[in-house]
Amino acid sequence: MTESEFLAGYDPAAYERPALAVDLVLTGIRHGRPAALLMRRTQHPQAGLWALPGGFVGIAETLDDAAERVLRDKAGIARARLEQLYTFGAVDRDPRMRIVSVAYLALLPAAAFAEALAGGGLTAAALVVPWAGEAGGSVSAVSEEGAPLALAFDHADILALAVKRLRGKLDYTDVAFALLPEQFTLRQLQDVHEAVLGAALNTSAFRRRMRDRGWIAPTGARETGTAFRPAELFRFDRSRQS
Amino acid sequence: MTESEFLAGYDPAAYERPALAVDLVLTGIRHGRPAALLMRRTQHPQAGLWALPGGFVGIAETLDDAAERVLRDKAGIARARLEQLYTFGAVDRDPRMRIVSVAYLALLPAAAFAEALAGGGLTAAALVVPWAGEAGGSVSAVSEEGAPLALAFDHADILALAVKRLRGKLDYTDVAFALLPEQFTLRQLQDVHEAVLGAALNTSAFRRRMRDRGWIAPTGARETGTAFRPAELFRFDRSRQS
DNA sequence: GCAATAGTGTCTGTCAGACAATATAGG
DNA sequence: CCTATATTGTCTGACAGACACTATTGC
Repeated sequence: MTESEFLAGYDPAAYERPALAVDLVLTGIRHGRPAALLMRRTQHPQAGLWALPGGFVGIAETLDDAAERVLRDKAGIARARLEQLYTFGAVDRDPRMRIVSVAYLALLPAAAFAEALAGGGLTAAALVVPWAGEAGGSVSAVSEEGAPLALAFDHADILALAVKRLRGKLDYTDVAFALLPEQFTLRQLQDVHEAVLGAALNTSAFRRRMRDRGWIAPTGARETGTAFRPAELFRFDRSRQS
Repeated sequence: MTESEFLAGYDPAAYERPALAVDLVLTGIRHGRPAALLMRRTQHPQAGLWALPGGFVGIAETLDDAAERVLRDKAGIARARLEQLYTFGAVDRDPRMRIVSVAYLALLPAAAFAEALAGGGLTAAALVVPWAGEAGGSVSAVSEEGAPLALAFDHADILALAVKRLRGKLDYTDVAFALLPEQFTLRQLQDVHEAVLGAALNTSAFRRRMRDRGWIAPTGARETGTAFRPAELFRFDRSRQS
């Protein structure tokens, strides 16, 4: 039997399969805190609760493509840095049926975050992270007016992991730059780091570290419209990233 | 319509679904190098090539449970530290049909690795990692006799990611201890680190760092049967892990 | 005592935190 | 000049690499 003969006789429907979905944690920094965009569920199950934008994976669609499609169709965002986070496979995580979900982290600069929010359909949720000494622990979502948002399914776990991953990768990858506009000041970069870490950083040490690392290049331009000394504008220098 | 009425009318079979599998990277240290256990494929597709042990995820089985089942049934290992690695979802990664695979990293102490190998059915593959300056890059598998082993599907990518993850987590998590027996000497611990990193480490600095971290506790016992000064035996102190 | 490896002490360079000092915009 | 923030300089402590030195076992 050749390989193609074997394949012709193969029955792909022999066993019952879990459904496969992607869920997106659309992350940005709002008011000095990490935030995510959530949808209010209007349909059963768990109508009224808040959920991550998600969708099923098509039979001829890669996971990354499915995540991009959800980004486009449900959040109206054309492009963003997407990164696979973890795959959640508890048997009863969705009451409809067995759904295994591949969670993605999407990193949005403030402008893209605000634009998606203005498009309607999505609500900004500040992520409240109890400082459980680095461990990550649980995360709760709070509306911009301060009201707690009850999360659907296991989406609280997904958010908790997203924050943990963001923290872990902040210092040795370029994630912070994906949360900033093309040009930014060192103060803005430090603000992003501080928001994600939930802690203040030493300014001179931070500046020194960032400049020595060689990932940022001065643009020569400066901020405008400040009532004080304007800061120098930098851009992320992708060419020197490891 | 109540939630239970909604669920009763829900059709779970509306769309065609990808199949879902788990693949295990059974990792250990052999002859001072990172190694993995592979199976030779006897059936189409890709008969004759070398593959990671894997299996489909049951409809009422969590991903972790599926990984444990494969560990037990295909490798004959009762327990090991298992950790989800990444989910691979290229559309054409398997010629039989659309299969999305959740890759797991299993960490085996030398004795468990050797025992699984002695059980037959599995072959030890040394993982040859071109030192592409930290980036990870591609990994090739070589038999213990030095013959290259051609890998099936996208399993070379999975192995490459496994090595990269192992390197990344080596210094700030307890992965190294999962590759060692219950009691070990500091030299053995350093050997594991050096094998994974593929580089020599400074002995006194390594010892100092490991002891200062507080993750290891002296057992009071010492090695026996050496022709030279016997080293002190330590054990991993889980209670002081962050 | 010899060989071989375990284990320690100490010098040095690198780097982060602390904090004082200087620079520069608008008013 | 004043205020507010940007930006730099410098002291100091923590820590890793280098390497010489001491300890302990079997033979």
